[in-house]
Amino acid sequence: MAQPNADPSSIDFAALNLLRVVHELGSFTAAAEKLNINQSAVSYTIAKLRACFHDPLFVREGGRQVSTDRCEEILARSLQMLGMLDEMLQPDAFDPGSATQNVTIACNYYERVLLIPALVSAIRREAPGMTVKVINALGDGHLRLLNREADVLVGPFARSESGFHSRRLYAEEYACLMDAAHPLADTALDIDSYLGLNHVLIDYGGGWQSAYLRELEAAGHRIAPVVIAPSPAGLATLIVESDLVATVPRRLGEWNSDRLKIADCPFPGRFDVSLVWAAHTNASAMHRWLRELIWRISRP
Amino acid sequence: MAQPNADPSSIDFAALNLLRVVHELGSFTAAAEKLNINQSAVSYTIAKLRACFHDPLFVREGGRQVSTDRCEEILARSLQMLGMLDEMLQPDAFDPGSATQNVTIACNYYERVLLIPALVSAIRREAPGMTVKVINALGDGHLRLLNREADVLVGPFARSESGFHSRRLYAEEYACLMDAAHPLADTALDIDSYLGLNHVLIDYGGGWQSAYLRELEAAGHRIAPVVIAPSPAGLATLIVESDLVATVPRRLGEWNSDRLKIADCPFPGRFDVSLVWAAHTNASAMHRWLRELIWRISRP
DNA sequence: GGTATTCATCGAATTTTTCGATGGCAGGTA
DNA sequence: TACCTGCCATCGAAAAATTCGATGAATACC
Repeated sequence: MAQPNADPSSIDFAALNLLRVVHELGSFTAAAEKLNINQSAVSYTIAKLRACFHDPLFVREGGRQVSTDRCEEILARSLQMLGMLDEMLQPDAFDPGSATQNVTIACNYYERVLLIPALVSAIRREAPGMTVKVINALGDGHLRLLNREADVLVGPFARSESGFHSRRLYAEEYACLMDAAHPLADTALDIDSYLGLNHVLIDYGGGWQSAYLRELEAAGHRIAPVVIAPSPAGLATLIVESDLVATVPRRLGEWNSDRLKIADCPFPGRFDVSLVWAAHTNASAMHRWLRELIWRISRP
Repeated sequence: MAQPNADPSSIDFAALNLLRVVHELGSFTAAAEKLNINQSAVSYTIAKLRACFHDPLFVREGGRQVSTDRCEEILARSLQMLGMLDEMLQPDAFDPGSATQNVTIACNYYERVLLIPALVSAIRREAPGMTVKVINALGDGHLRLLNREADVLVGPFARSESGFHSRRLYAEEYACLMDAAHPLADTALDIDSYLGLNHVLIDYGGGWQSAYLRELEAAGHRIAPVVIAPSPAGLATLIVESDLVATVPRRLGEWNSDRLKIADCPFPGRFDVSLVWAAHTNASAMHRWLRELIWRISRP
């Protein structure tokens, strides 16, 4: 049977609770019954605590086990600790209605225009106390996640490394945006006529290359842009009443389509828009809620 | 090998410390080395914590184990708890110089006169911040100890019931106190001359009977007191220049012996003056100090 | 004085934890 | 690409800790 382990770090919460019950009942036997264990198990654990704290903790005085002063001190802290354990065990609850946290979303122009407005509105409706921050994902959105600068990343980012999870929101492709009066506005664009257009090229910089360009270059072609812009902002104004053509994600084109026309692109550069998050936020209730919300608002 | 125990109360402080070390080092293997245990033991304990908290706690992100938000919360409380454990383990230290506690001593007239002055002076010298309270022990000093009304009991109380400890301070006996001019002041008192004296009887009440009286009555005698007093206070004034004789503990007589004479009593009713304390104070540093102090000042 | 409780202790049984070895996975390197 | 290498999960066996039921000693209660 051997002596109980006198190493204090081997004390567990069951032992602290046992101390509490023995103190409450003033009896080892009664405590054993209450805890549904054998009386000798109570003796064993008390012996262990006695060895750890170098104090008898309980002494018999007229039929009752009475606690020493030291025991009272230890018990006071034990009660605190048992309370803290209960708090720790509390499942990670998240109540949108009362939450006041901040969420940070990393994304780029496309998502800011097409997803963020609906997302912000949904967050404000479901969680009025929360604040939203949007930061540029650029090409290194994954780093933002790792550095905890962002809670989620939305965009055309395939899940690559480990340490991340992702969920595909929807498929997207590139299409050609041009003035409704453009000569080729109502024809089907073949490769040659496409390549010969007066292109507006969106170059986000930072080494990012749009999928349709990769597809086009992989097929051995090249386009000579007439205008290069750093983002699609103001693109509609640029194209309207001109002979310029921009190749942009289809939904972005549709968003601009008041006086413009959208045509299929021979190099559609299909890609997935995904929601990406760091593994360390995977189990968090708030993050699960946020991801579900993003999924919902991204449904067509 | 079986699954780890998912009962939260089986979590011990070693597990919380392991959590701390893993968090600090970002690696199970490194934590195992630091803690001088096998890596699989670390995995085992982390698996247990994961099961208890229903959270992965650590996820691999780019070669490093990164903590989840939940893990951070749990860790924060764990650190607090580890701190509290350290406090609890602190041996029950007592520093007289800085102590500000109160000590309560239960005793009766005899000890208040013969021991308390020296004790109070010793306490004031060694522990200037402490306060002393003296309460009457009467006949039920043991109850005062059990009720925590007194820290120690000093007096002619044999250790009787369990739940108490005691230490014999010294032996005492009764002697006869009379005026130095009393006719029998210089003769040896035999039983008959003793019984025929004009006795002053101290009757403390409460059923307490002095040892010499028990001895005398056990021998089939009886005395007819001339004066009955409830305590020896003022006894000297009463006896001086009178033919009265009081039978009192010898040291009490000596304390009064300015103009009085002490004679051996044929019924010395020897008894021990003891220090008695409740078992629940046995291990307390303050109480040990107090008891040692009382022992010292009671040396002749 | 006898009887019933209560806690400590014993040996055996059980459970938990640790160990050493192995396998899968991801990262870094040739 | 393909191979190492380091890291964690898992396995079976071994060790350690805990629990059990029984018994003994001390004490409270008749």
